[in-house]
Amino acid sequence: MSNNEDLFKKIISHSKEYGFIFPSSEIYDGLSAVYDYGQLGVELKNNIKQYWWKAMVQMHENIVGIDTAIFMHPTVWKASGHVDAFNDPLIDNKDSKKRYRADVLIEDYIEKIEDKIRKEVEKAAKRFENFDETMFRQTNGRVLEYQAKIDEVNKCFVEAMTNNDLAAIKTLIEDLAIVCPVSGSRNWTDVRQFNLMFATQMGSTAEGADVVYLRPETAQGIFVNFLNVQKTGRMKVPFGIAQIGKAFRNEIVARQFIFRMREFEQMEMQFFVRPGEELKWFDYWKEERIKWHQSLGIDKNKYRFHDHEKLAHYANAATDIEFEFPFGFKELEGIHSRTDFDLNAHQEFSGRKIQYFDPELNESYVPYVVETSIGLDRMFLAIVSNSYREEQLEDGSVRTVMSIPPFLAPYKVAILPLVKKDGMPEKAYEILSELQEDFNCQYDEKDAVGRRYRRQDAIGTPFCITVDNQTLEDDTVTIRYRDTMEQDRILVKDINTTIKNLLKPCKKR
RNA sequence: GCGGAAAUAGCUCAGUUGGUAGAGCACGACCUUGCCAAGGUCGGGGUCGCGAGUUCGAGUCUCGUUUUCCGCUCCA
Repeated sequence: MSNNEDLFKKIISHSKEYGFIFPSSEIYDGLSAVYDYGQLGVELKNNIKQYWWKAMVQMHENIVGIDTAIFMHPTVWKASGHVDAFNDPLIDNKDSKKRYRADVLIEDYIEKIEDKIRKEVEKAAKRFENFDETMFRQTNGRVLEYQAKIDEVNKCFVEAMTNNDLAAIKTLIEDLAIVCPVSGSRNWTDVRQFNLMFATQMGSTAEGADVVYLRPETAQGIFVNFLNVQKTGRMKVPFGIAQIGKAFRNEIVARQFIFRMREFEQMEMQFFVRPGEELKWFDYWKEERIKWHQSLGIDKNKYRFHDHEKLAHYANAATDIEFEFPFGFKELEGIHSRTDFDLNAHQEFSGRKIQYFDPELNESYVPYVVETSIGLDRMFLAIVSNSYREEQLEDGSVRTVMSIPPFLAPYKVAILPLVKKDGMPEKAYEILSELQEDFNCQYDEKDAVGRRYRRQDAIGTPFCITVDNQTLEDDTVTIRYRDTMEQDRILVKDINTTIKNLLKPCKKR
């Protein structure tokens, strides 16, 4: 494990050293779990996006893409369930290290007192023949005492909850001497509000401002545009809508480099199908997505499916594609059969009919949805951590190389004059300006050529073109391959097609 | 959030019982060499994560804090 820890640290440090990833606002000590993509990182990231988009949108005539806003109407998040599910005040017991919903602790406490009242009532009912419960509740001293306590607690509780006064909730828990059911101790942390969603205000004046959220997932932008796209694009079920975009989650613990960030990017596709056919399509997309991953040429054993046994309330089938990161197998992509939950919810909350008229069945229905959702940053980390290698060479030296799949590499080719004289730089520049049309290129004439090769290895450039004396005589260059370090001599006029052929991804089928 | 570890130049690190910051690599210029990284000369770059405290004096000791990694916790 410490080996992997070591590897992970090296990857993080390599990412920074060569300009893939920087901590955000680093000169101000950084911002927790927020990162910037550097000059190489942005190239790799863009290439991943492009490769995904091509596979999902361009290669499927029944899938189209959109790009929706990060801000959405607040009701969207009520409909989706995000507002309710992530607004709880939480408290930890320091001894048992268990976390509880603070409001539930108090409700449980009230419940206990109510139990006591019930018991009193039961006892009394047995004792008296003509028992009048209402009368009893109003006159029995002990019951009145309990009821007063409940009323008092309730008053404080409701007031604290309405004012969102977390300190008051904590005080209440302390005053009531509520203990942790596990440890039995009263050693509590402060009450904290864990809301998954970042909230901000829209509108420039404080009074007139409305709370809006930064979207915690991109999927809702697709759902609310279902009719727009379906009608204007004349889409017929089954069809899909794809989107790449930022999402924001106020994670309690955000860690492991770019694996879990507070601001992250998703690549999602929602596939709308006939009710009853969703599980067939779920299997289809499971298959299709794993093929996409395997087309990157990464070791198959680094991937596995993890089927969900406990399903979210909206899903009737769900699986994760997990990848073996240096810190173990972790979720990389989710494939979920979301049923008609989302479209139904939006239909209900918006009061608009969100249905599809199926001409073949001659009926209207709310389509079912199969979702594929992959974390772009996680995909980036998967590729980087899988590519990073320290090779022991025959001469005993160590070579650091990033074996990024060539078609995703930030730079495709480096043009290197063997020496900085005899017209070689000029010839190299000539070739560079030719290749720049088609590929992201680097030019380097500093230091010994061997060292320049190694520099390109370290940033994952798959090909180096070297201009030497022979080039000036017969218009040939050497092409050097990153992964094997071997070289071929090819004609200058063939460079372009040679590289293009070498940049094709592994065949999907 | 709790516990552990760490933070000195872009990177990897050294820095003695407290005495005003160093190396290698990287970077820039020039010279030299020329097909798998470490030739020469010169040069730029650090308020030692930040803030207090102790001290005549703090990179070094104490406390706090921030960030990162690990374990737990959490995780639609």
